[in-house]
Amino acid sequence: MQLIDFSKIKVSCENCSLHELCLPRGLTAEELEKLDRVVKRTRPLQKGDMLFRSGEEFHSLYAVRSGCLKLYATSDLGEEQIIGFYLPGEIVGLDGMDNGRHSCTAVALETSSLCAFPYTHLTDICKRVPALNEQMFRIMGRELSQDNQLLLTITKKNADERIATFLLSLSMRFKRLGYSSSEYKLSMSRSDIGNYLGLTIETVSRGMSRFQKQKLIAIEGKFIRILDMGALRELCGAAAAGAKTEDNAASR
Amino acid sequence: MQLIDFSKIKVSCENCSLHELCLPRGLTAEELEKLDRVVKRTRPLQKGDMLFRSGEEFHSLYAVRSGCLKLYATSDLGEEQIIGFYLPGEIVGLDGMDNGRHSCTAVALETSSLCAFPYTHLTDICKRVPALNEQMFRIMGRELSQDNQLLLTITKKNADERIATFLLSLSMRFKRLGYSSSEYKLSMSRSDIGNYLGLTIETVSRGMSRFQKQKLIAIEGKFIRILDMGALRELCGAAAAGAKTEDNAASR
DNA sequence: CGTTACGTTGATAGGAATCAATGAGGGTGG
DNA sequence: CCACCCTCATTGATTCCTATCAACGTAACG
Repeated sequence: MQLIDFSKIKVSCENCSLHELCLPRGLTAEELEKLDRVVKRTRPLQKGDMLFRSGEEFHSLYAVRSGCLKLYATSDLGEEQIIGFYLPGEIVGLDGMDNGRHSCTAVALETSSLCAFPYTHLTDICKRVPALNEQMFRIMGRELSQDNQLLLTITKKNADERIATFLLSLSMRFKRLGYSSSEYKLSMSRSDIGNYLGLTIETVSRGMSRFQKQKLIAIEGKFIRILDMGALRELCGAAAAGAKTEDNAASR
Repeated sequence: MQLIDFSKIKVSCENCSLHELCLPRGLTAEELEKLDRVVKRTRPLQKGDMLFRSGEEFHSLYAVRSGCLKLYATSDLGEEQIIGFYLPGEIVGLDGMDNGRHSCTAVALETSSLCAFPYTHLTDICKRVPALNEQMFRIMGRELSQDNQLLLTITKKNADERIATFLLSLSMRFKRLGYSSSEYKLSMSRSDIGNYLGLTIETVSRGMSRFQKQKLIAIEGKFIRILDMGALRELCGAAAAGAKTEDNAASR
């Protein structure tokens, strides 16, 4: 028994506020309607709920409508590596497009609602709506670019720089969603942040404490207020800028 | 003036030996023909030549026919991060699908020949050939999975494990191509390997020397012979397996 | 045969992991 | 409603891995 029958809630892509950030971006009203016909809006996930897990059959892509999810890969040894965090308007599930099985696990970090796009239906529409197909390509391309960005961050930056980069990146994403860019709630734990950035929880905690001491940010548990955006931004790539100015093509 | 007019060389996807590893995988003869009509086979790249560079307009995907390329992203500070190495049958250029510009630079590590698939033509065909479209999705999905794998390797493994993982991964890829899996030539420098794995050149060199001392591999400059595949494989994930057996969900 | 890029090896130092202890919520059940 | 537990987070002390600095060896090339 459920108190709310979500199947009856009438939400269409067309009148969704995320419209221009999400999968339907750039589609005409007519094309949108086709997409709308296959979208499934399911019961919200509760914090900790899995959307899908590694190894499961891939059948849908999901657009986040509200909330936040983390996506992680699991190594042979059972270690987890968080690949990304997904905010409203972003698409989760691409990790299954390789071979028909999810290679990652997606977990809700807070109560989250999603739109499911069954893959077979989606590819069907793609055949008839080139704009959607290209949008799919773009979304996958963006995912790749983000992965590359993360790789750069992890291999080239030290702990503080990684943390600053992370905080700023979240800030920009919230801004894009119309929220405050200087004040937000971290829905992930310190441990998740560390895992994502290739650091331990202690290092993340120390880094954030240091930022607070330097009056770059204010921390209240999960709430972050950015006090000095400029300084934080400078920190993101400050290592080489400060120390070495410009040494050409150092191996790492 | 060129000694060989490559435009006259008649090679089709259909009779290409990489057929089943490459873009055309799974297409019917008829579909292949459509694809074949848009493929451009260009003059081979020489070692050091750039196929495209970051910021350039994206217009084609490329299949490697022979040789090897490296793909790297560049940070704001000019640091390079190698994203991947591309062997015959693999597709380079997906980094441009995000926003119409390449976010990475591709450089030949040795003389390499390529097939170019102009993007607009490719998407044209995709509209009419669903199998190709899905193949495109799969290829992008695979690229994503590989990125995730690399991330796991870099954040969760120590230097020796990363190097062992790299050597084995190459071994498997060569095997898939029909070459020896126990003996091959590294077309990339130690510095490239280090960059790719998030290590310095010295650490790579030391690791490989150690492997040689332990009789896991034999090194002759760029030539690698794998002497103890089993031990090497064990090394790939040995850290946790040896030391901690199974500690559940350590943050990193 | 000198020049240059690449690779190896050694010594040292530094940054982040690890170990350890304590503190702060947040939910549960008595 | 409070005491308890459990997870999450903070902070300190120590260790260890790998970067860095440095010197030398080697191969490729004109």
